[in-house]
Amino acid sequence: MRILLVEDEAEMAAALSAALRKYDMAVDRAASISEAEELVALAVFDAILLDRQLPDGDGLCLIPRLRKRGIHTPVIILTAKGTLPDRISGLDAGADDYMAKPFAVEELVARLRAVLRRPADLKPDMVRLGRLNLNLDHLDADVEGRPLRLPRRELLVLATLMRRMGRTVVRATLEAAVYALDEEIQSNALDTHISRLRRKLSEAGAGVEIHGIRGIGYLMKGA
Amino acid sequence: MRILLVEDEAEMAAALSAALRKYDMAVDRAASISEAEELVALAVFDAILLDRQLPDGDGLCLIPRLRKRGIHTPVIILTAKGTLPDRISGLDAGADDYMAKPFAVEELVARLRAVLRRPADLKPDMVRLGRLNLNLDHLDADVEGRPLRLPRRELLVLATLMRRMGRTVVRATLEAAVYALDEEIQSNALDTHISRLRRKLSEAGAGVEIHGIRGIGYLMKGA
DNA sequence: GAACCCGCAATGTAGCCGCAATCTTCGCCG
DNA sequence: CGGCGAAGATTGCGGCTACATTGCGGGTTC
Repeated sequence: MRILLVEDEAEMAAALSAALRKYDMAVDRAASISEAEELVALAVFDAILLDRQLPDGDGLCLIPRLRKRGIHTPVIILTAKGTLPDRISGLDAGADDYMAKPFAVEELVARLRAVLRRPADLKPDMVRLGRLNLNLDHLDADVEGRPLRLPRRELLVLATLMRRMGRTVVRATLEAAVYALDEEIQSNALDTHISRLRRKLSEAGAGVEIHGIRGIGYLMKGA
Repeated sequence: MRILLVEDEAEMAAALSAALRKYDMAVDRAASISEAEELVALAVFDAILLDRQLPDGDGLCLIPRLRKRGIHTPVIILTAKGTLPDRISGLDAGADDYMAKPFAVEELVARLRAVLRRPADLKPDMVRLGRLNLNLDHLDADVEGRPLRLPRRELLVLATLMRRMGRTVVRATLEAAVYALDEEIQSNALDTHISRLRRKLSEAGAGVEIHGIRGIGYLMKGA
């Protein structure tokens, strides 16, 4: 889950960033509207958290500009004002949800999940392939009921592959799922994760295969 | 168990808050209807205690407004008037229960539990793992009948782990289960609780294990 | 006032994970 | 069909970080 946090206050941004990372989200930060526009051009985000008070104007202005560029990433407004007219103007501008500061992070996470679930409301939290079960929400995996212990990054890679099982996942998508922009990756770290995943899945008798597709990415399917 | 108390009288609110906390409930307070609406937007509560006499109107007005927003949190009305027409109007408005002041806190707690049990009446109150029994309702534990005395926070951690036994519980979920909105945590307090829990469970011969899963959270299972 | 929670900090430790070196596989082109 | 280059697979190593544990002290409760 990759999140863009648009917030000018450094302290607030840092705290929120850290909290969201605990929920295994990759968070990138923009301190202004213009910076946000640049970042949106650089990467695909799953959701945008948008403060209204920004140095170069009301955060709401960002929304129509994104929509004009054909970017329909869901937006959740964050603001100190929680009055009713404020809420309405936010939602009118095209935001998907609204949160007044101060708020509980878990509530924000719940709304994020709700917003992300919206387009395909039917998608289940549990997915199964071969003898492998994975709970995308709580991030735990088991093989026929026997829990499978996996480190964090491998689990994130696995979840991304499972979400699109049977279809190829481009390499960049996998990297994006695991790493935020500011975390640099200058080696074959992803290949390493894939390799270790393959070994563990095989040892656990999961009955799944991860195929490498040269020059493109990976594909996961039952054995 | 997270409770929202809507009550404008400070003294009453403080007393009730303190009393409920003794029953291991995390209580947040709102002094008016509008404040309550904000708080409900901020966090997910398990139940709402609602006074009728509030500075910005009759507390009953809050209920339909919540329901319209798709929030079905159970509501218990608290009021000085206990006449029959009053009760009827309260329940008509969508409240789940009704208490006339003055009341015994024990009775309020009992009604809270009843209301909370309602939606999923089948879920078991007792869970067992290894030689450890835990009553999720009254939050007390025993090992083969011999009562196991545990401090409050450790019990909350234990209960959260037991609810999802055999599956991983993410760290942030545990923190949310133990701490209310206004309580902050800026150290490894959770780790401390886990550590002390492990020791006590082991000394009591509970026959259970709490596995730490690096970067994710914890998992509890039989030894 | 004694007991006990409970948050904090210091310390030790395990294991994740990034890196790089090496080996293998695949595609391309003559 | 054979060789070459590039991408991928695998594995050991080491730094770093999250977690485990424990003592201490302030605060609260009985």
